[in-house]
Amino acid sequence: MKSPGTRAAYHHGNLVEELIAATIALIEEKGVDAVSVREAAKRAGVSPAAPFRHFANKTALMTAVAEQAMGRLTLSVQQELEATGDADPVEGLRAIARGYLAWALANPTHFEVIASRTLIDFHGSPKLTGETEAIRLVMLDLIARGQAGGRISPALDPDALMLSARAFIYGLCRMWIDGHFTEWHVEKPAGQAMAEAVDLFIDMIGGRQATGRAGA
Amino acid sequence: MKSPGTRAAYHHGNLVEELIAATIALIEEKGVDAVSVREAAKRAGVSPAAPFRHFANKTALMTAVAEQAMGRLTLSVQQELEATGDADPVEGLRAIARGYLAWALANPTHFEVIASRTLIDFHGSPKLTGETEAIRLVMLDLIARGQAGGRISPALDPDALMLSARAFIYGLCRMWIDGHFTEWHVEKPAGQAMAEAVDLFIDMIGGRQATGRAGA
DNA sequence: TCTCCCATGTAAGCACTGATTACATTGAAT
DNA sequence: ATTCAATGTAATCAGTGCTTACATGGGAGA
Repeated sequence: MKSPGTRAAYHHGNLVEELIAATIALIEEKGVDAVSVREAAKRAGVSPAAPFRHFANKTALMTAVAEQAMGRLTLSVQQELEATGDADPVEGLRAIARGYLAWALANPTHFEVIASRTLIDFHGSPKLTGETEAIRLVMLDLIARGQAGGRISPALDPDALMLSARAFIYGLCRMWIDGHFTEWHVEKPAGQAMAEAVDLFIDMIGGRQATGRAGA
Repeated sequence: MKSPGTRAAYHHGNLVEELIAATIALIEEKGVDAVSVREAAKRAGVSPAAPFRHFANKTALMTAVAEQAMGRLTLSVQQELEATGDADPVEGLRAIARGYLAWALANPTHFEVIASRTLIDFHGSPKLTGETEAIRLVMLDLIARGQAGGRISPALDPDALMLSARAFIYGLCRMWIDGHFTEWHVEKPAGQAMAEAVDLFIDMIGGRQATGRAGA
């Protein structure tokens, strides 16, 4: 990257990526709200004003972080989706839900950044809107194939079903990052409870009323 | 309270309530993130340090706002619930979902405050945790009665069903306040789409696969 | 009625934030 | 070698949450 061992150059070289990395580290350590561009700049060994050469404002920096995180989220979903094959559309929906939930549970702070509409400029990022839309289209296709194959009742309106599924999984993830499970009073751990809820929801879509596959 | 008509006394009288009112007005005008205790103090005609005599910190002030809002939310839910009677437990669940959603749509910023876990100290407020738990118990009771009366399949695990319902409605509301409907590309308005999603979800719980009652 | 106390207000200021402006430094194209 | 645009710094601004020391005055006890 730059001459090693000697002093750092006046021009940093790849400040952009280093700032993103520093911000991510900052998020992991002290939480999303504790992020400041000054601190990120300090960690990158640069003046407080330097970041503003590369990011118009704090929101732009956080949006860059969100874009990187979104890449990993969609990857998680795709991997889960490919692992199940495309034999049964309902199982495809289940795979998406699981991949999405699993990533959110494993990366709560990053999910918080992606889901936020105050920290980032979601609609100003083609990557964020594009990948969100892509998942939406995959789900819509699965629903259509499920109804064509008799696996999902054709009486269910695809758009309403789509919205229900999105709201359900998004709500589950947000309940988690919003701390709705901190005093979880049920016996089983929150993660398992969520997994069971996902299976119940998918089973309801598939017409079944609770099969035995709720655990893992 | 104090001599009317003349100048305000050195001691304000009811600063607490006036600060809460000022904060609410501030939220309505400029949004949740634009709230500052200095501005609230200025609107109450008081020094920037005065609020800290009554609220330990900004979080405490916002929590007080949240408690007031929560009172109105539960009221909305209860009214919707009483309006339907308790003949059909599934319709009771539908009423709760509608009351909850309607209030959130009508008071997005207040809902944002309640749902937040960074602006307020949710778990430190008996009122907030208590009223949330109360709604949870009402729903649990409705589910139990629904299963006892054959209205809801007994094969569905009550806890998983409960969590699914909560996640679903919470997700719907959060999608709204998080701005996931700003570029709503479907023909029908977002409010109607959400109402239809609610009906679809409740109908799935009730065993039916989409009746004709989706429109209001 | 007088006194004193303490709840409630103010003034001043600390440490921090996001952001801007003017200036300094540099690597690369001409 | 010169020039110049990109990229860094220094200094500074207005605003934030919050704290400390001091001012005020309403109400209880004498």
